[in-house]
Amino acid sequence: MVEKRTRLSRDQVLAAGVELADAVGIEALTMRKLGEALDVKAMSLYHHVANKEQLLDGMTDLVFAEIDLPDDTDWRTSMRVRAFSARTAMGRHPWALRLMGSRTTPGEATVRHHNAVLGVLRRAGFPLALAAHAFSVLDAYIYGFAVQEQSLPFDTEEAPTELAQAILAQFPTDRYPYLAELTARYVESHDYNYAQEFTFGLDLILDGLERALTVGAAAYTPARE
Amino acid sequence: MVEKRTRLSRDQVLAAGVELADAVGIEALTMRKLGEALDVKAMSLYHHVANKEQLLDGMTDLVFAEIDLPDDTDWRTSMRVRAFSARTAMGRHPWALRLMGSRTTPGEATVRHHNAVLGVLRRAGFPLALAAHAFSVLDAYIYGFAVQEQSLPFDTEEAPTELAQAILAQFPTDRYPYLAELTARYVESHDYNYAQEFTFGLDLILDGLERALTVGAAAYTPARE
DNA sequence: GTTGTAAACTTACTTTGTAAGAATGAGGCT
DNA sequence: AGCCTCATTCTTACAAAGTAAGTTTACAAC
Repeated sequence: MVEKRTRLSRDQVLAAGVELADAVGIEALTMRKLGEALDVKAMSLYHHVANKEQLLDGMTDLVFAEIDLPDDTDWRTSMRVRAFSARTAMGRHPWALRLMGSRTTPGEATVRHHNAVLGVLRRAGFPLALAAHAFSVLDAYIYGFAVQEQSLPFDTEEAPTELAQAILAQFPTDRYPYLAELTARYVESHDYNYAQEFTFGLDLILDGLERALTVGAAAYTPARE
Repeated sequence: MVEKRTRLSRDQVLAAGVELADAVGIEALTMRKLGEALDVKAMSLYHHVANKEQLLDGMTDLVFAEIDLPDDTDWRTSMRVRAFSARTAMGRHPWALRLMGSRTTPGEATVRHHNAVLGVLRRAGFPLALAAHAFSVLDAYIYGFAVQEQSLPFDTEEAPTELAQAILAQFPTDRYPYLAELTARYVESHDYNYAQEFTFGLDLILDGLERALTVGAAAYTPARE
């Protein structure tokens, strides 16, 4: 009659954490609720994670693991693919974004990912300093864009730009003419979409990097390299 | 003998919140501690802010107010100045960064700032769509960079790169050769610094925007404009 | 069986946000 | 002056959450 109780593993706990956070949001993810989801009391979780912090670290790393590692087609498309992949993963797990901002100890997937990105760049001929720069711009942009995308009320299926207007309406609209213009036009012509916005910035950055690589490779290469 | 009790105002509460968060970190900012700092019981704060959420919203907006508004010198230096100013403000209030990621209702300073940025771009001749794109890339980059800068252990006065190595050392170093190379070289040549990293990406983006503005202005301008 | 040990449970404490209502006190009205 | 009013502050209290400490359970090797 009693169901066979399968023992929990750390991986199961982390996976359930991701699932629960996806479902109810990260702020509603409590140890007790996670326990319930796993059919276990809250305190049992502490045999698999040291504390909630570590649980969140692990969950963050799981999300990182979802991002495609760049392969060795040319560096440009490789970076492009991983950028889109990262954006998709963030879209799947909105909470992960905010966690990444607060977490300081990267997990294994995170490290692996960073290493792979650097590898692609280095093998494509980026001098070390330029590779570091490229990594920095790209990551900052991808991350920053994803955060914006989620903070802003655009692009949601429900109430696409109405919310934006509601927010703006709180303030004397005529004092912020440029913002008003922007939102007005977007209400009017609904062809604005975030995917294309993302692409613009990404390609702009990739263009810049390409130029830096071909034109200025010498400049970025220290004498000894 | 009894000191004259000056009445609290919402502004005082927000300002004290910022100060306290700067001092002890955002996670240690509790209503009770904030009350103490203002020589008042926790519940008294609720006459000036509806709840803690709103307090954090207000604090975030205060930080935004610290960022210089762009003026109408040429758009490029204008954007550059505000980018550095934003980075500085974030540096002063590290917690604000993470808050911005979670807060969805922008305050007045935030709206004013966004409007001013758009204004500079529009007056400099950016077609609306391009202005929107420019705004998006720049903000994503500035924000994303600031987050990275604070998550990563580089650039801190104490233990500049040692922490980075400690983290990396958790994993089999030879499995992540490119990361190892990066950190190793930075230990060796200590001339790496984040300010210059920030500048690289920023100028790269500004270059790209300039090109888009001059070369491709026609392309971004819809027929009716 | 006996026993050792990892996993799960029970209980309980602390910290935090905040609801509800009582006390206080400053400014205006008569 | 005396009183009213109402914003501000305080008191008390509760519920939710993280987690410490110690106990129980159950499987596995002898």
